[in-house]
Amino acid sequence: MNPHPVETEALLTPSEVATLFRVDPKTVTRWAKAGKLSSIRTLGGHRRYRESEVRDLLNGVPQQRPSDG
Amino acid sequence: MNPHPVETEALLTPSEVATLFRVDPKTVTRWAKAGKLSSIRTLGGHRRYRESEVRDLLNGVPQQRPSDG
DNA sequence: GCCCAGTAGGGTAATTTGGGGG
DNA sequence: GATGTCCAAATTACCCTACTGG
Repeated sequence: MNPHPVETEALLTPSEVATLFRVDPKTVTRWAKAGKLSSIRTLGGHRRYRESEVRDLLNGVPQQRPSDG
Repeated sequence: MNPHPVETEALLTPSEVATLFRVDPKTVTRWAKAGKLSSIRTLGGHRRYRESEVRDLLNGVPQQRPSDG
């Protein structure tokens, strides 16, 4: 069909991430502001999170910190 | 090179843009109406979006507004 | 012209944001 | 220090019907 399929990276909403971690959505927001979790912003300012990153976090995969290499 | 280069810009449908941002297609329509995202109209009134612009937006690239130069 | 998934447009719930206090 | 809750405002999601795209 489409000769140039759009690269799509799965994203999660704040409430979805919160449900996975069993915390309040506000807590997820704090993680994002603290740089513990990278986030993508909608044009309206709402945050979206990378599913792959969340999965890694849930699985205890150590994250790459800027000055911890 | 090409003597008559045709300005061909890759376009995305509302649902494709919505998938990339993990939002509802109607939300993308609101962004277009709010001027946050430039849109091209089909002759029937449906909107199409520039893939390059959407990519930049996803990457957090600040956009150049017409009267902001 | 028919089909039908996608889109437009309008209206109303639900979610998210940001700040502040516990 | 980290988290949960309350508040108001903003943004987004879901409902519908009619029309477009291929």
